[in-house]
Formats: sequence, structure tokens, C-alpha cells
Amino acid sequence: MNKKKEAAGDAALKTISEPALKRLPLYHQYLKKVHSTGMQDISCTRIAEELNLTPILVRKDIAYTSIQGKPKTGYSVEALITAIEDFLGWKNTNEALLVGAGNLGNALLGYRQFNEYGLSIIAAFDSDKAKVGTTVHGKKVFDIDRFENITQRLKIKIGIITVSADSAQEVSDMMVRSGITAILNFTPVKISVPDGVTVQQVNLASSIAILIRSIE
Amino acid sequence: MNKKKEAAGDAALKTISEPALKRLPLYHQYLKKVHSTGMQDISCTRIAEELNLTPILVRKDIAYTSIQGKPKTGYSVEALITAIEDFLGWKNTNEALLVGAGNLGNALLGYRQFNEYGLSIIAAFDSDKAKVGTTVHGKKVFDIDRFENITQRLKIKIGIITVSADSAQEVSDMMVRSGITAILNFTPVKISVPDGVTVQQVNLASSIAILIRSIE
DNA sequence: TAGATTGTTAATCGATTAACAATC
DNA sequence: TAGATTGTTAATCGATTAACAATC
Repeated sequence: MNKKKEAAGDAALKTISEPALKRLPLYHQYLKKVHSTGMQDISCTRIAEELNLTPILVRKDIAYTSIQGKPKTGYSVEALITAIEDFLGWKNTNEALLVGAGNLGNALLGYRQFNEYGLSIIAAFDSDKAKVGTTVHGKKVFDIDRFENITQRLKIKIGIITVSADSAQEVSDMMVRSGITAILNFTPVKISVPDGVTVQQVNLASSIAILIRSIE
Repeated sequence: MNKKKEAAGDAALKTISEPALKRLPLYHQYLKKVHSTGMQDISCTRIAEELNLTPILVRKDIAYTSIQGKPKTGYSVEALITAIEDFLGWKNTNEALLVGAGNLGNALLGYRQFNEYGLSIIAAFDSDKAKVGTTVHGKKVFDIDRFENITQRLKIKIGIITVSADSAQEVSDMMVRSGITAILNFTPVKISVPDGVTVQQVNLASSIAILIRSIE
């Protein structure tokens, strides 16, 4: 598992671990719920209880965002929400391109929640001429041949792969060639990328494996 | 994080760790590719190289399936594929019901790969009367009111949640009430379930958080 | 003040890796 | 036989948890 090299940045800050980074969106989602009830402050204990974690873990995770809590009262809900959003880069939108306008690809093109996570899919690509030129959820589907050109012109860094398993590596290679450095891969294939490119695998097979095992 | 209690079974067998369990489908996918090239045997070293893991880790993971390798030659590709499928319960199909026939739900209803993972979504449910009665990718959409009844009658154990965030917990409660013991949750909400119920969270927000961080 | 809660340093626990003997 | 590879036992490493001092 190729650990991505730390993006330097503030050298004083310890780099956050992947598990911790993955928990921050969970806190955010819960805090927004809490905020809507009008609560002003919240403690780690409360968050931990709600999310089935330990208070110490929550406190350490929150510390990464450099927010300071107040003993006895905890953290300002509003400030904490903002701190997490800042830390995760949700304030500025990051543009992404999707390759593979099939079933799943189309669904993702219409998945509004992405915007809340600072991600905006601006267009799709497919090799199927029948799909090229169509519009899915307000987003245009381009010919795959134009991917490299468009990516470079718009300086897009994030690519989403929703093609079939057997062309996943090929599409990944094309993305890397085009300057993409972050890939969200929905195929069950482990794709190989050079150093400096980050891949997140959304592996439904793995999740299902755990579910099935639990019922047998 | 509530560790699920070990499903007893063969007491001699060490229970597999979650990370290991999640890697097995990756091996399977790669092995099928290898098998299609006609290769007879394969070594851990080869698998590890291909998937960016260490050979020792691969060997330990494979050991869970109780297959035996031969020094010098490695494992029979075919036998290994079968062993993993057996271990993951992919031989017999597990039926699932999906709640929330929106964008994402519909895409999942048409996602053929699920069958390869031993999962078959047999029907969908929605509270939107306009959707009730329609057919999506050959699967019927029922009124949510009928969920409990149908689940119990067919003794379904797996539920998939693709509703909006704010009704996720409600749907989860309903599933648990109906006898569902394994839930695949696509909402960004951490749902609370009683002991004995396994939840797998497909958290796109977390994956995106890692990607965005890598490019900033 | 007393007590709840934060923040930090030390201990634990589990997964991964290393070392090495066994074997085809 | 020699060497590659498996399988197992020990060492390492990193994340989580515990302990405790600081503070509002």
C-alpha cells in the first residue's frame, strides 16, 4: 500500500492518519445535525457517544483541525464545523471529470452530495459514440478522445473511473498522462499509478464480503 | 467502532481481520485475470507485486482460506479462486432488498457486478408513490410500507440504504425491526444499530476527503 | 471551589513486517 | 542438489486507549 508522501505544508503540524481523516466527515455530518437543533457547544464525550467512538480518539482527531476547545464547555459547534470544512478543503470547490457514463457513472453525475464535499463533477467522457453528445443530469458527455485535451486546458486534478473492470487500468493510465493526480476508482480493479498520484478505491466487493460473512 | 462478535464457526480457525477480509476480493479479481491468461500456478510474491502489498501479508491472508500452497510453485490459480469464493460465501447467492429508488438506488439495481460478489438485489422500496409500481432494471419498486412484511416472509437478511441522509436512521430502524442483520449504508450518516447487526458504510465523503487533501 | 472537559504524554493492542525453518 | 517459495513464530510499527495534568 503506497503511503502518499506528506504534502509538506505546515511542518509543525503532524500529518493526519488516514483513519482519522476518514472520520472527520462523519463528525461534520453529525455536527451539522446538532447545529440545526440550535445547540451552541458540544463535548468530545457527546460526539463519541453518538458515533460509537472513544472521547480521546475524537479529541485527537479534532486537534488536527487546530481548533481549541474550552474545558468544561467543549467546542463551539459552529466553529468546529468551519474548522473541519477548512481542514478538508470543502470551502473551495474542486473540479473533477468522470470517465464511463454507464449506470453508475450517470448516478454519480446526479449525486448532489458531492458538492457538499467540495467536489464538482463538471463533465463526463465515454467511448460509446451513442452516449457522446448527450447530457446527463445537466452534464455533457464527451468523446473519450478529448479527455486529455480538456483536462489539461482546465487543469483538472481529480478523475473518477466508472468504466468496466477490464478498461480500468487503461483509463487510469490516460488520466495520469493527462495530469490527473487524484483518482476515485469505482471498479473492483486495483489500478497501478506512479508515485504522486493518489487513488481511492470504492470497493463494494470488500464491503459486501464483510456483510455476507456476518450473516453466515 | 463496535467489533462484531466472532461468528463462532470453526473454533480452530483464527478469525480474519477486517483489513484482510477486504483484501480477499482484490486477490480474487486479480486471480481471475491471471486465470484467463492460462497460467496454472501463482506465487504470493507475484500477487504482492501486482497489488502493491508484501508477500508475507498475501500469504497470511490466503492462509485464512485454508488452501495449501506448494513450495517453489506457489498456489494453483484455479484452486485459489475457488478457495476465496468459498471463504467469502460467493457460491450461494445472498438476497438483498434496497430502500430508496433514487439516482443512486436505481444505479445499484442495475449494477451487475453485485452478482459476482454473491449478492442479488431482488426488489426496491420507496415512499414516493410515483415510483411505487414501476420497474427499474427489471426489479420492482414496492411501497415502503410493505418492507417489513416482505422481508420477513422471504427471510431476507441484507438491506441496502440509498435514501437521503435525514431518513437514513429511520430506514435503518425499520430494517432492524424487520429482521435485517447486515446493512450496506450509502448515506453519509453513521447509523446506530443494536449488537448483532453489521453495518458497512460506503462513505464517499471520506474517500473524497483523502483525494482533495492529496491535491492541496 | 469543585467538577467537567480539554490536551498531552505513556501504555496497550493489533496489524504488518521480518526472520527463519520446512519442503518441493 | 540448490533455490524458490510456503508457513510459522518473533519483532516492529502505528493507531487507539489509558492516565493524568491543566484549565475554565
